[in-house]
Amino acid sequence: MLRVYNTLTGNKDLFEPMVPGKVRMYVCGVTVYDYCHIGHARSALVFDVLRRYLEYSGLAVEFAKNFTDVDDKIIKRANEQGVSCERITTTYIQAYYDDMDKLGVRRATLEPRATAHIADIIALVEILVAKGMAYRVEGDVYFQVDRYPVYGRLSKRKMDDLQAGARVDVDERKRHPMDFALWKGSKPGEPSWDSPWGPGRPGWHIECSAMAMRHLGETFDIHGGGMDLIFPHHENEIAQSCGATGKEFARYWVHNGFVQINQEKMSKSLGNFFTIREIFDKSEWPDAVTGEMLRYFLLSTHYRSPLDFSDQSLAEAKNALNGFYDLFDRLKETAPDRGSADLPLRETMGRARQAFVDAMDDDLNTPSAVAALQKLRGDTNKALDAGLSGDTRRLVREEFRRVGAVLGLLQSDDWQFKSQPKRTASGTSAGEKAGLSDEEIGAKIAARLAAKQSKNYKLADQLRAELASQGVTIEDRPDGTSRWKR
RNA sequence: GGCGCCGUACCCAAGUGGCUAAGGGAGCAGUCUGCAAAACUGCGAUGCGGCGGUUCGAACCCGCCCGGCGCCUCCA
Repeated sequence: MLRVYNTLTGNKDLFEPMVPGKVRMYVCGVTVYDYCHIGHARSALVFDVLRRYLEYSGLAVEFAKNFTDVDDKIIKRANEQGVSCERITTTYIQAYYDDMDKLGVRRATLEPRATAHIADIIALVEILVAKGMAYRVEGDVYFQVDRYPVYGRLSKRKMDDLQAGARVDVDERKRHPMDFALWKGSKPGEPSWDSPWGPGRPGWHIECSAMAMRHLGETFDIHGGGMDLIFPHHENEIAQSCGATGKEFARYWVHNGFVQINQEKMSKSLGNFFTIREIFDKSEWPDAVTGEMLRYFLLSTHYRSPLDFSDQSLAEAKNALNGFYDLFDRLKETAPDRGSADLPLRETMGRARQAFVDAMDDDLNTPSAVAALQKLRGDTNKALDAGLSGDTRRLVREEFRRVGAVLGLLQSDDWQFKSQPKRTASGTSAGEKAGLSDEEIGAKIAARLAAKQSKNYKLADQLRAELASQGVTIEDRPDGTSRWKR
């Protein structure tokens, strides 16, 4: 049984969906005004894996992830570039999909956009106004936090503490410094919709409440996002949603930790961020390989811990993955009908799967889950040395594929070993590697084999060196033939 | 000022009261190999930031200290 850390309770709670067999989850997506960075990748990946694991556990998952497509930053960006807001949001939604596809992040089952839910938003604000929990100031509508007595229960903050930290430029028209905008009257030139309070646009927090309720119901199971959303975003969502319905909003609140650069938070304001596409562009490996490297890297730390990004950590992920794909190559070799390690390995597979499930059940402990796969890799290599039948080889490869699918790893049939490295802009090491075709490599290997058979090791080594200079590595089999990889 | 997090070997990273402190990467040595590569075997923290305390027993609980970080403002 899965236990997840619930920010609301501060505990690892046993996860039990409201409706047996069915999970409804909502994750705060991105504001589409710029390219996504690795932090967005981490968040998307964490919830992608949560979703995959819930499905693996036999649950049907209804997964909503929104696009915030009306917002101050979008308006600002549109004005800077002299284009419409639609132009900006369309561009970056597409960029988001491109990036997420490369990372292997599956699409959510629902991807609502704020601008498509204005009526829901207005209806929700009207309820809050009618209940006396919101008030109008000119064209704006504010949520009145002191009308929601348990405000602060998610972030464990007291109203008094919050006052002390309130910003200098508090809007004097607000009744309480922490009151927040539900509806903003729009200035000329800004996107606007008609409302009972005049032309305007939604505040940031209200859209998530309205869309989550529209698609998942007033109460649903899981609500997720980055740690930084706990306050004020999710706190405000709770206040306005629970305020409006009188019911609990989300039951489990799940938050992922940050990606850091040199122990520091990565963020736009600090300017120390890497975009996802920048990482792919810089990589010397094909996109599929780079994507898996990134996934492995991002999952090798527990989702709530800070994670330091560096070229070295990516390279380590690559090396770790090479080990799996080396094994898969070995498993593809022709094999006898029976092997002495067949039965023991099948038992080992069962234990490995249990270890994997136990790790994932413990608040999505992906590092421990990956360790279980690594353990199985070692055991399988040993079994291979001892003797493994073709059937068992296929079986264990399928096991890696099935369990790896939960993490979105180990699915490839031609790792970088057999695909052409792409040329980098600089045309250096990786560019040179791209030289030889499979046929040319095959010819050189055949020539080397002939040289070996005639004990002309000098020529054989020369041919191997030529291949090596093109980035091709040879592995000789016991029977004298060779396999190769780039 | 308020709330909270982190500090485990060269690097990454699990473990949070009780057998020999997972796993990976890198390194070194060995087996195999014509030599390599891959694989396998072995080595690698008497120790878990420091000092005290609780306990039969602590990396795990408590206190203090040192170091680093986050939120309180848009932010995954």
